[in-house]
Amino acid sequence: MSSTLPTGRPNLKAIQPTESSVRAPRAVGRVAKVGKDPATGSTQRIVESITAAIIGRRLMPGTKLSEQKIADIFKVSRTLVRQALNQLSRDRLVVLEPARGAFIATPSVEEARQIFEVRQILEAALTRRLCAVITDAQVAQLRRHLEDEKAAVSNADVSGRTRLLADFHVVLAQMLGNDVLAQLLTDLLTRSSLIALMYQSSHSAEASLAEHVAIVDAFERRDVEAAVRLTIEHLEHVEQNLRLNPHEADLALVLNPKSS
Amino acid sequence: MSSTLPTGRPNLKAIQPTESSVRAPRAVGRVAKVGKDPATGSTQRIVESITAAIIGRRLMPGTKLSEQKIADIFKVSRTLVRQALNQLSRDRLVVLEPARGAFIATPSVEEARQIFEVRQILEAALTRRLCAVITDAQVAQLRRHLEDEKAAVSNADVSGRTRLLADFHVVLAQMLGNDVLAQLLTDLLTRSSLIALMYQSSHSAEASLAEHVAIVDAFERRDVEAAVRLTIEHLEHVEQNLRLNPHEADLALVLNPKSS
DNA sequence: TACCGTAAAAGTGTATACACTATTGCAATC
DNA sequence: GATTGCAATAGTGTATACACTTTTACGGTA
Repeated sequence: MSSTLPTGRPNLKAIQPTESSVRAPRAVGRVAKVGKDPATGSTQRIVESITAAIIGRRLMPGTKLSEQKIADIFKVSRTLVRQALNQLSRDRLVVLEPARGAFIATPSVEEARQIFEVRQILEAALTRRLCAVITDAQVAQLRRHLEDEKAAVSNADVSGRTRLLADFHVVLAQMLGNDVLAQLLTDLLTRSSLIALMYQSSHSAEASLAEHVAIVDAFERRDVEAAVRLTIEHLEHVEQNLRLNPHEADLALVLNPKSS
Repeated sequence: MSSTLPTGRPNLKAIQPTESSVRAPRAVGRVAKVGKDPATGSTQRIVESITAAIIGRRLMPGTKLSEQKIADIFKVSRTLVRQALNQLSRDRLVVLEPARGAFIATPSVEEARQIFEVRQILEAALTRRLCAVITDAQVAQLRRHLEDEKAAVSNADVSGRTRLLADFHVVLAQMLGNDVLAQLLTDLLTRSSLIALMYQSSHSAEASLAEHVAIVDAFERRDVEAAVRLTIEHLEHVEQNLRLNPHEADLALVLNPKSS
């Protein structure tokens, strides 16, 4: 049953409220709560659940996100769902078609190319600058992060693996102390995850992890040129392993919604 | 009356609906229109008006944006205003304080530094890549853009001048054919405009124009190193002329809302 | 049977209603 | 006279109601 999803629309149950968030059923008699705790947090919770569902491969590109269905799942009104969808639209994870609804974005090959070009620009410069100022403690922190990645790669935890592999790049930005850059990279990495999902990346998690290790090694040696070169190559590998099968992925996605 | 607005708050009339947008009063008897023309365009119109008001220096940092007042001005419900404010919040032009309202952002010196660091990374790489592939036609297009800039600088048109000077950088990104990069730069430039406003940039429009001309000259000679160097220096000049008077600007802004 | 037009159903777009929070003004107290 | 507590007001947060558009389903016609 759940494996028969491929053709038709995957059911939206994939975005169940995040584990811990079901906490308070809270007799929704009429007007629920205006909790103080999650400051405007309901919307954020929805955004994060959907984002997690996308990078966790539980929601496929092209899937329609019906406002009422999502509202029912999260037990909120359409108002908050619309806020969440608008936010996701700004992040380019969903596209809003006027009077038709919201759909998980289906990034084009060209868009993928552009995103990786920008990532290469940003991350190469980031590596170059960070390598000049990185501390031993930060290198140790990176080592610890690599351990987490290794653990996640060992497990079959797709969602956590994807997140940790992406986080590696964000951590670098944070070490440089540039939050603007970190935020930009976070957005680009989320979009990259969607792209990897769409074009069925053949770049194994193991390979990414190994390349991350090599980059940290270069950081430890303070070998700027090597670090930059490895960073660029890493991104090129990821991108190349995407484009190896563009038609195949395209077909699957184009046929998906219409196959019934 | 309107001038007695207690503290120093500029009245919100500064964001009058954009000139042409008043077109259809359309008997707002009860339910207005669900126009097909401006696909979800009311929200966008509000966003653009407020953005224009900010970079046009008609709205100062720290100003409170009351939902109802804006709704009255644009003759729409708070629903659309909230959408617009959420969008502006994502662009970092306004900050939303829970249960308190929306305010024009007041970027910190540190945030300004980070933004210019990212701009330098992006624009240096952009210049380097574009210089390698730019066509004569594109150089001519840049020349034409410089003419527009010159015209705007001659006039005292603050809003148009700011926009055109910023557009120069976006045009470069578009010439590279990377929309993702262009969009990123657009956001950063809008934030830069707010920063320039806040820290009362002493960098004259004439100086920026002259530096733009020098950059285009380098493009025409296909002199990559000069183009990159001039781009970096241009950004450094803009940033340095911001920081020359941080205390002065700080004071004016801190005292402004509290001065009563 | 295939096609087109039309009517019902579903879903989005905007406005409004209501609950709750923060602020303001005033009065009572120290 | 300054300060604290409380009531009234203004304003935000969420839900709901309603208008309009798109889609779907059905029946008539060639």
